[in-house]
Amino acid sequence: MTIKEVSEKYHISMDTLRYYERVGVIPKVTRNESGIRDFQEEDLKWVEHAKCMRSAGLPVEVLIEYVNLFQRGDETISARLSLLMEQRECLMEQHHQIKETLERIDYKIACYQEAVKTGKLIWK
Amino acid sequence: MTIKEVSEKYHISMDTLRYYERVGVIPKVTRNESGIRDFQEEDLKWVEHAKCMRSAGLPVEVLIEYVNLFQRGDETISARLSLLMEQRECLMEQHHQIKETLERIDYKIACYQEAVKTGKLIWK
DNA sequence: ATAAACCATGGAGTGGACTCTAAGTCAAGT
DNA sequence: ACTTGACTTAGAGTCCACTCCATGGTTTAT
Repeated sequence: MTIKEVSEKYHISMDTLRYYERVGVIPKVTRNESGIRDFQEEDLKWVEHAKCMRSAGLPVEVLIEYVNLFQRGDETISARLSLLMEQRECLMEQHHQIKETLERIDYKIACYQEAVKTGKLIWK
Repeated sequence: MTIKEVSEKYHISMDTLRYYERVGVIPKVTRNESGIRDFQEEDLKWVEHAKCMRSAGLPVEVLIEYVNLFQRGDETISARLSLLMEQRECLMEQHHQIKETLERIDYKIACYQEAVKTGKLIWK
């Protein structure tokens, strides 16, 4: 699969894909004889991984660390585990924070909808 | 309340508080005769608002827009309503995305825990 | 009354995550 | 043979959200 096809499939720009490979967010991508990227199943799995993690806000640096550990093989399993558990904590906190903000926004929306209907704005 | 006290109360740096006022994430803060900020109840409400919204990831620009609308008074109520509804959509999407990522991470954690116990890593 | 601590401003600097540009390589079509 | 278009790299540029800095005013304690 060419970089263009991958870009279209995952809605990630070609520049970003190259950037991810360059800094190590994904491992080195398979190339053909002339040095052009030809993404294999395995490479796509990593793209998907990167996309998922980044869209939840995990820092690029953390993904790089994960890939590094992964490439060092089985001796890093417990390190990978603790990295994941750490990130899990952050995400749960973030998840909770968004929920709180949603509640706040929902309350405001209710007030404004009431105001639009009755012309009276109650509480800010 | 001085800027330092506000900073400590909300865990927002004094620089960030000044920045928020400067760009309009919060309205102009009450000052004493010599021009020094003296946060009132109302000002604190805005700080809290800014903190909550920012920690969920709403862009600074959106908060500025909201404050602008707010200061233009009741004629902007429906504009504020639609701004909030738009942001609500984004947050719900983000909330969902994080949930998905958490599930993915939880699965990996389970695999790695199994690997640590049994020495066998199943699936990636 | 003078030092120490706190506050102010405008503007420059930083870090993260891309995003763009220039210059070059390569394969396919006419 | 030559143009076209997709690919390559290294490196510069951009955007966002702070964060730091220099310089100077104000308040408080001794």
